[in-house]
Amino acid sequence: MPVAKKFWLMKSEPDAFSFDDLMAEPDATAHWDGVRNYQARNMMRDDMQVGDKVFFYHSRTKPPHIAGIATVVKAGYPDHTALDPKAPYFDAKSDPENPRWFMVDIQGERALDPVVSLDDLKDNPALEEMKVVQKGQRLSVQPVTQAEYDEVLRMEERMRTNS
DNA sequence: GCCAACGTTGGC
DNA sequence: GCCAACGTTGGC
Repeated sequence: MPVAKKFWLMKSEPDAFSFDDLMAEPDATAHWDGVRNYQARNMMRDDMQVGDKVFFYHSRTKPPHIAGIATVVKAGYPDHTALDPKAPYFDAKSDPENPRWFMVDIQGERALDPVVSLDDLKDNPALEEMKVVQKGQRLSVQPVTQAEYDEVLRMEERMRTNS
């Protein structure tokens, strides 16, 4: 029996890698390398599965917002950039025989229209439990519930039809 | 650019 | 194994 689809939010600084970058070529995929946090690592290694849906979130921008939707196309596998001394996220403690860091591959699905800003999320009482609106929540990979996922898409729909 | 919040490191 | 120091994240 297939594992139930799950939902995630992944943060990127658009100056480094934006949703537009992901969508620049049709059907292009990206590997989500460079995550060096154990909680995020564990989710990518253990919990994310092909077919899971991902909110692509732009952080450190004005305003921060969910830019689009992506799909996981490859489940967790070792992040080779941790093993490359010339790579910016090289980690001397990661070992090819026992890799410390993992990544997943995602493919862009569609941009949100309009994007849903962090303020929009905070203004919605239905989303007060959502991780990304919690103060001090820095995890770059976060689980999202199906209810939260559906609610964000309803917000997008409302904002589009009201404009 | 500031700085609060948080995760990691390493001396003890 | 505690915890101060340090580095990073990310909203503001």
